[in-house]
Amino acid sequence: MTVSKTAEKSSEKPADTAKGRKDAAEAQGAAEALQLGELSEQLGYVLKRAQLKVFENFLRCMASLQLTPAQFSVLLLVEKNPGRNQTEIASTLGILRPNFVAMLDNLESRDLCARIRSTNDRRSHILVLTDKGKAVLTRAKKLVATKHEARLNDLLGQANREALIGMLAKIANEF
Amino acid sequence: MTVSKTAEKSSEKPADTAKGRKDAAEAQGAAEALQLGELSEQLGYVLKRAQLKVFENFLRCMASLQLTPAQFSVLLLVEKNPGRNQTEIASTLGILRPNFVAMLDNLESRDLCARIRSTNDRRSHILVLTDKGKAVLTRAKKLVATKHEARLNDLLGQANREALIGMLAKIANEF
DNA sequence: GATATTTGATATGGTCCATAACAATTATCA
DNA sequence: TGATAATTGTTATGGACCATATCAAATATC
Repeated sequence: MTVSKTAEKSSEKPADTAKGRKDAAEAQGAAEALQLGELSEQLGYVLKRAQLKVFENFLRCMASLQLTPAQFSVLLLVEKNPGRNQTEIASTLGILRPNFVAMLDNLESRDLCARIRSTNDRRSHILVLTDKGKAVLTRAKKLVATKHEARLNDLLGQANREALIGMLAKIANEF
Repeated sequence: MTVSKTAEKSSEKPADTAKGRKDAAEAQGAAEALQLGELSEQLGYVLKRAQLKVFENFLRCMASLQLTPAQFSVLLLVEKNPGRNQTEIASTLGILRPNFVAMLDNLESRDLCARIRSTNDRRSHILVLTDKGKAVLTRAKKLVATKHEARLNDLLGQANREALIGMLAKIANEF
């Protein structure tokens, strides 16, 4: 599979509707499009490419809020599950605890969420959203809904969009 | 989003069908399942999780051949487009040329493909599969088809599988 | 109360992705 | 033609993300 974020720069060739274009182009060394072949039917390949495109678009939509997909998911989960500690939030997102520390440091330094020492278990840090964090998350949700997810409807239609999400969830859970 | 490869280790709790289980569990500190909430409807989140699962499965299926998704895609593309150079193969896979070097070093050291100095343009390295590379790719294709892609049919059915691939391709190309 | 476990944290290494720079070669074009 | 620009493969390097081992503090277990 192997798909990086660097999109091929659409080589910007002048439109050319003449026939026999291929041979002429080949003769003068112009770029010949490669055959993807079976690659375009490979689940992993097309899945990875789609994922990169979606993340790319997500980052553009959230540029004003400076939220990555990872950070957005943390804020969403903390909002939905107040009073949980770092281990719980991190593990349900598939983030390893050591790697979650720097991520929280970032969010906390931006005053989006806060760590609170639990009184029950003084080892734990309870996570909560700050007022600013709640406000930012609200704005983020709106941006995602109107600029990001809406694009899927434009592209696939409502019914297909739901079917797609359902199939991906099924793969994520049962594959 | 943020989903790592580390699956939550299915904490292996004994089955417990009693009612009022939640409160009891909470009282004694047993793990409470978190609410994913809107996260499970987020395109990027479910896409990333599905992609990780699929890659994970791919690696298991190809364990005997020691081929990563990236390496498999390179072999496929070289087979389908003989006589192309590194830049062409790398760019259509979205791999940056500097990062492609080590990848080719690996495949070449395992005698799966070879670099040949082009006679037309002595800067270029033409890429070809070795006999061993062709044999390995043939076996790899069979493994992917029977062990990997077949799983999708079992999970979604033929029609849904095709619809899924089509939608993902559309996202990859037009999103 | 001795031992084991959990929590947040640090250190560290691996992989992948991205940019700059370089020598060799080829293309451009004045 | 010859000077300059562009291309190809490559190296070096830094960043982001992922994974493991380890630690001190706090708690659980027996």
